Amino acid sequence: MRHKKEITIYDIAESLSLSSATVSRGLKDHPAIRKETKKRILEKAKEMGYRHNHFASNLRKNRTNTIGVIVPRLNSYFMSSVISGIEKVVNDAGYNLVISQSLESEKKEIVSVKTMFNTRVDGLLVSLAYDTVDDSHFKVILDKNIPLIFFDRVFEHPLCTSVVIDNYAAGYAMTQHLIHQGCKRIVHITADLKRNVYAERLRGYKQALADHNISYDESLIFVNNLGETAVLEAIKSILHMNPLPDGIFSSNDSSAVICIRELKKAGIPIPQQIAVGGFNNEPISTVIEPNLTTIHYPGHEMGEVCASILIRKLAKPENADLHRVVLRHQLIVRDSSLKIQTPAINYTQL
Amino acid sequence: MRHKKEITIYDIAESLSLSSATVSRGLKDHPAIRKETKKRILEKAKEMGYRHNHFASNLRKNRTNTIGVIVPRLNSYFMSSVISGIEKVVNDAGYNLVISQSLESEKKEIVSVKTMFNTRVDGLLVSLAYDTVDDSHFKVILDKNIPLIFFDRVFEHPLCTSVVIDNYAAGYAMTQHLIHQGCKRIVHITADLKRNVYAERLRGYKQALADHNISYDESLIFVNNLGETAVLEAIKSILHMNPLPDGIFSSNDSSAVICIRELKKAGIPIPQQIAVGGFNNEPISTVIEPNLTTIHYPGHEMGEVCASILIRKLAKPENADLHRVVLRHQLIVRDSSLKIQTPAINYTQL
DNA sequence: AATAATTTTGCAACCGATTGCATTAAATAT
DNA sequence: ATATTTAATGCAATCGGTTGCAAAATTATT
Repeated sequence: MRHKKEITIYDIAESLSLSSATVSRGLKDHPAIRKETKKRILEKAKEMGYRHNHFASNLRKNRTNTIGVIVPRLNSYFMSSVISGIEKVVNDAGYNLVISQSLESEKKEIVSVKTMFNTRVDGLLVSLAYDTVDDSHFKVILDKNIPLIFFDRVFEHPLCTSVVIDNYAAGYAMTQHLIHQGCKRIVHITADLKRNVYAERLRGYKQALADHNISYDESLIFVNNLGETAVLEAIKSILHMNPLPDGIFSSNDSSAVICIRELKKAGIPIPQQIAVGGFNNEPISTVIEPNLTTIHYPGHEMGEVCASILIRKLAKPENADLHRVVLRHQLIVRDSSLKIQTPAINYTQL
Repeated sequence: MRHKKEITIYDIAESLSLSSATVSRGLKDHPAIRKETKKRILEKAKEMGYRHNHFASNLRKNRTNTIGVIVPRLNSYFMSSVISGIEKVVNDAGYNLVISQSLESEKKEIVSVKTMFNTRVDGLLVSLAYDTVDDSHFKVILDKNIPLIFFDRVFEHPLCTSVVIDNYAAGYAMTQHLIHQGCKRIVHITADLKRNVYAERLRGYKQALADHNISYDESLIFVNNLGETAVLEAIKSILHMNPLPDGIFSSNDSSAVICIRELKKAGIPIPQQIAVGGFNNEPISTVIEPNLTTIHYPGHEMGEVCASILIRKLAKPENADLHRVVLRHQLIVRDSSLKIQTPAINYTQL
């Protein structure tokens, strides 16, 4: 036998000579139950080892108390932080969390959405895969009026809230910073421009160049998946450039770190010859030498905000429906880009 | 209205003039249903937009098809890998995953277990928090005969399978390696010895010393939470030692990396004066300079193995009940510990 | 004391899929 | 053609909590 017999409200009802309805109400503090009766019910429930059956309850209420999250990958510091933020809020509100990875593939994302749909999640939080082309697979979700919130990598959809940072401004800030450091030929390594985060950063990059009278050179833009292999290839091309670029703005920290490593390997001093900037402020950025200039990305907050908005909406569907929430980012200047001012004590320089 | 009307097997049954029982069976490929009928059911289901109601099904079957995972934290590469491995297996087997973080606190772990219990997970995978003292909070799980598998940080419990690496051997290997490099005063930084992983590594460390006629010096052992603050403190003490140690074996990579950073900051050449070894083979270990010698930890596999064992057990409770599975680890020697042989091309040396 | 108002509690019909057993239809044997 | 197997399908109870409405119990009002 797998399980011992479960205690149900009927058992409690019987042993107190009450009806199951009363027990059901007593258990969840319904106002129509006498205080004294409630207490008896609660005590008996504990005594008998009763535990609530979500399935019966969900079946009846037609709600699952479950929130779905679909992310490209779990294995980045950023994503872990987001999840951790979501988990906190969601747990406190008594919801369960179901997490699924799209592994950067639209195909798997479609399957995940379908699974979440069949799981009947009450709400869905999504950060898009690289190659997701359209939003048709979310139609089933929206058709059923299930709240859908995008974060970080978002679709602009009239019915969905999106939680982002201002990637345009961040891209601008990083580029401007590099320009201020004297860079004139800035390589930008980034990922699929279908994704807002990359497209926006590129737009910021372009605008910063324009504002400083530097002409945009498409051959300085590398679009790939930011994985190790791809970045190594990009670096190979870069090393063949003549003249070499004097700055690199890479769209995440791990790729920027690979750049630094490879450039150093090739004997190029960082930042003196090439200044490097990353994105996300992952822990790795303070390990690489020189420490990496980057954009701080508030992952934990992003998770908390997403989850809070969703839960507010679930609690009261008529709650103000935010269309777009923009969190604050921050340029963090470290040695990898400091061509001009050298910090007083700088042990990281070679 | 939150949801449009859901299609049920009754709707399908009615529109095909069949009984709900037949539809139910047809939908899941029951052998007693004629092929032709099955096809009609499947087609009609698709046409009407039917989706399976897990809650009704779970309620009836008294199973949740959900597996719970409780881990100390999500935000390490190792844990992400484990989760990713679990997710893969579990999804393929048609189970859902519910993840919860204990945040290294027994208190929160107890709550998580209770939640999982009430969620009625079919099985539970757990890696223990630092400060968990006893296993009494798992009693409810075991009493209900719910399979419980520990991984990485485990309890030895007669009713539970544990999936681990041989931490004793790994600790021994690392220590021996350092000794072979000429180290005689090896600091060991580790975490709560209530946890097998740390206790075992320490045991390996001690044995390696003994086998090489080096006496064990308790003042070289630092036990803390391996967080940044704690490691900085440890390093401060270490720098005051006289004589300095000539090796450090730290129980994870991120703490080892902090050590290297701080020691370099203090002007101590790594590995020449102090050789350093870490644990886990996180990506960060190839970013720090010099690259970190470490123990490879098969996170993804560990996740897959845990999940497979659990699912096998759920499928057939009488399936051989493994008590303990030990995965292969591997010492990965990199520059941070190489006092003797210097690799031919070594761009990472200062 | 009788009636009205209010507070508590119970009745019973859900929610939707599952499954043991009975029944009917089809296939095979006599 | 009739009896016997076998294959398909249906009946109806069940899982456990929820909730609108009715009924009973209690308290307040006249």
